[in-house]
Amino acid sequence: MGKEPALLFQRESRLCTPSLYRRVFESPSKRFQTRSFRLLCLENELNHPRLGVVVSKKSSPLAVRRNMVKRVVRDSFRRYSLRLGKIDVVVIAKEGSMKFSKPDFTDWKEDIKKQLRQEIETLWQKLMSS
RNA sequence: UUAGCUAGCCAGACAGUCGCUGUGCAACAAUUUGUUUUGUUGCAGGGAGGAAAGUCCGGGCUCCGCAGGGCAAGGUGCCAGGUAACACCUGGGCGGUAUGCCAAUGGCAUAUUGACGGAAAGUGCAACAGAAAGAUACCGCUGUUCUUUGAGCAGUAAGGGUGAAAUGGUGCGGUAAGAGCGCACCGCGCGGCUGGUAACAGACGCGGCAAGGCAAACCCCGCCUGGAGCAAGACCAAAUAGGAACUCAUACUCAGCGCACUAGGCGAAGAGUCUUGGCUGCCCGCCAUUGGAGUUCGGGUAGGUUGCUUGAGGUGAUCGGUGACGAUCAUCCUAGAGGAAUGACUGUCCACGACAGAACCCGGCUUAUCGGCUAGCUUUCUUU
Repeated sequence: MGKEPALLFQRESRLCTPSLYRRVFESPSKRFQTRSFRLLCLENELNHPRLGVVVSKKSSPLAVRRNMVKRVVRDSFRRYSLRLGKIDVVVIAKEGSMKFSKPDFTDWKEDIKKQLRQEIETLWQKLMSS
């Protein structure tokens, strides 16, 4: 199992400046969406993918929840980064992404995380198959 | 051992794998004349909170403004202390509430609570009820007039009734009936005295007592306050456009002049054209014009660096103080990101894990919060 190449997520794998985000927003080559996320992407001239995450205060007012969404997306991207190719990706959390009804059972937070992770993985699958 | 209150502490634990971000060390590579600097890899070690939150107060820090004073605006309001400062904290005073005790119309103790200056400067407000809410007679009581039941007039705030609130309270005297009308005690106001740093308290003397409440209604009085905030501010600075200085080169057309002459050559000056700028945005007109290339300089955008964590700092001891807190000594360094790190997965265990994520830094307040631990006090039951 431990023979995989290192799945890193360093500074060069992120969209760090507003201009890079604007580039993707203004002319995305592909769009996908699920219940909680919207995904825009555009080919870049590097030999690795780059990720940007947008989680607005509208999508969830608490900073803790926003951090949680970002971490899920980022970690999933890290696992898929070698398979994605030369592309800039922006993932936007939609407004209802955290509005799950609070269930009775105790580990409902874990459940939300699992659901978000499944959604983001289906997005990667769509992106690779297209 | 049961329940509660107050104060303080913790914020699932352990192991493994992968990942992110600072720090230290080492190696390698690039870079620099060089000290270095940058990158990669490895190892070690650090990496959210008690509220990080709300942004409600108070400061530090930064830039801008500022002779001094006043007005306005905002804040604040018993006294003293603590503090860098505060609306916070500590201690005290006074008032309210609750409980308990006692020698009981009261006093004392404990707990709790109060934006707690001014209502005889002015304005305003008070639903419903009630006669009347700021000036008043509904019932009643008393006197008197009229022809009697009754009505009018006058006096009266003791009684009834209404209300959150009705013009000091109780008793005795007094009176036509009443009323601080008079007296005693209590309350209130004034005066000096005593105690206290003061708020205030005490006893004494004087005054019959001023027409009630609300100032978190306006307001008056005292005191305080310059503005904006780390997206503050400082530094480096690509490309593009524009600015300034300097250097080199010196557009086109025209006719004439001088030199030279086989010449379409050379030189100086003039007129015009186009370019650019200014005169009002445009046109005309007028004025200026060296119009191409290069170098340097300054401002400055993207971007980068910094501010950025050693501080009114923590811990311990001793001393001072009723206490908040202070002084001295010793010791420790404990996140520093920035499209924003502190996470993911697996396993084991248990009480099955709440509220919630640093963003320049501190001191408070307020709000959210599953549980657990440790003291002190009160309390239930059991045992001796």
